[in-house]
Amino acid sequence: MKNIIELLKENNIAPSMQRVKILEYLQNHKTHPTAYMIYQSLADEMPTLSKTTVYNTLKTFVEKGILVALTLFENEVRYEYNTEPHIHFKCTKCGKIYDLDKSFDYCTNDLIDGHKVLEHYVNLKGICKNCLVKAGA
Amino acid sequence: MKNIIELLKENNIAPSMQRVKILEYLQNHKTHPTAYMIYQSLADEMPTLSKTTVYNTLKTFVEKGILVALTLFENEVRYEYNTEPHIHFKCTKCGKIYDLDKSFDYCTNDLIDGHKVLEHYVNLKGICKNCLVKAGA
DNA sequence: AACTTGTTTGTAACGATTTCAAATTTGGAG
DNA sequence: CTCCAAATTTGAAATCGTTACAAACAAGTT
Ligand SMILES: [Mn+2]
Ligand SMILES: [Mn+2]
Ligand SMILES: [Zn+2]
Ligand SMILES: [Zn+2]
Repeated sequence: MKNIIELLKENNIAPSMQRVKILEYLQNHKTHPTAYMIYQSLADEMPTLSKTTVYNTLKTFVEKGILVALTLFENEVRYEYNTEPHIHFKCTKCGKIYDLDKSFDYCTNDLIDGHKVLEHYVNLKGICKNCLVKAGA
Repeated sequence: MKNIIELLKENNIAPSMQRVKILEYLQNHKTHPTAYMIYQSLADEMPTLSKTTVYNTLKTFVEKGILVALTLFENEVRYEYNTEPHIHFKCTKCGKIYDLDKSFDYCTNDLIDGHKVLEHYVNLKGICKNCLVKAGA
């Protein structure tokens, strides 16, 4: 768990209270939250927090590469702390989004049909192991 | 190119003018258009066409499995005629979306980490071959 | 013709996001 | 420390894609 204030300074972002809290939230909640989810979670301890600040801050973090923005399945952007490339699996029962290892081999091939592939987004859907157990019972 | 009126009747959808035109458009334009793009393209020859009709019609077609709805990279739903499963590549220069063959082998594996995988969405991003040529010149 | 049903339409509402300008906070220079 | 310019935050309004809704329309049945 990297020191948040240091991380912000390294990226030439002033470590304001709201920026620290937002990044801290992403570090502690690996749930791919939307901007609004983050806003709601922080609203209690920061009653004057503005939704705009959350959006602005997330945008800044993504521009600096601290976070990544994902368009997974629905029409809303989700954010996560920028880690190793990985793929996503969404359970259609419980809605939970899981991180999976990126271990498929066409991925190493960066030229397909003559197009230069720079980014891969692999999104899977199905029933997660927890829901499988419940259904089997 | 399947007869559109027959196709609609097979699916118990009355082949109204607007439904035929919308499906015809999707059959002739393999560009993964949004609802609004379809609306705009048809607005000339059907001046009274309503955006709502386009949305309703697309929804019906997706429900019947005639079309598939895709959330590719941005926050807008794109539609395409339902064909073989394939993956998508978006050029970040020209914005064009290409269809690519689905030929990666983890795809055959329907159980990952204990989760049952039912649907795969693979979206690639990069520079398409046309734009590569232009840039190289 | 009067009813029934399905279809289309336009407007209003919606949720996620952006724009904008005003208010606040901050970090230096003096 | 005080003052000020720059950065940051805020809330309201605007925008964008989409959906809800109810009225208007079309077509078929009695
Ligand atoms: Mn993830
Ligand atoms: Mn396609
Ligand atoms: Zn589940
Ligand atoms: Zn291109």
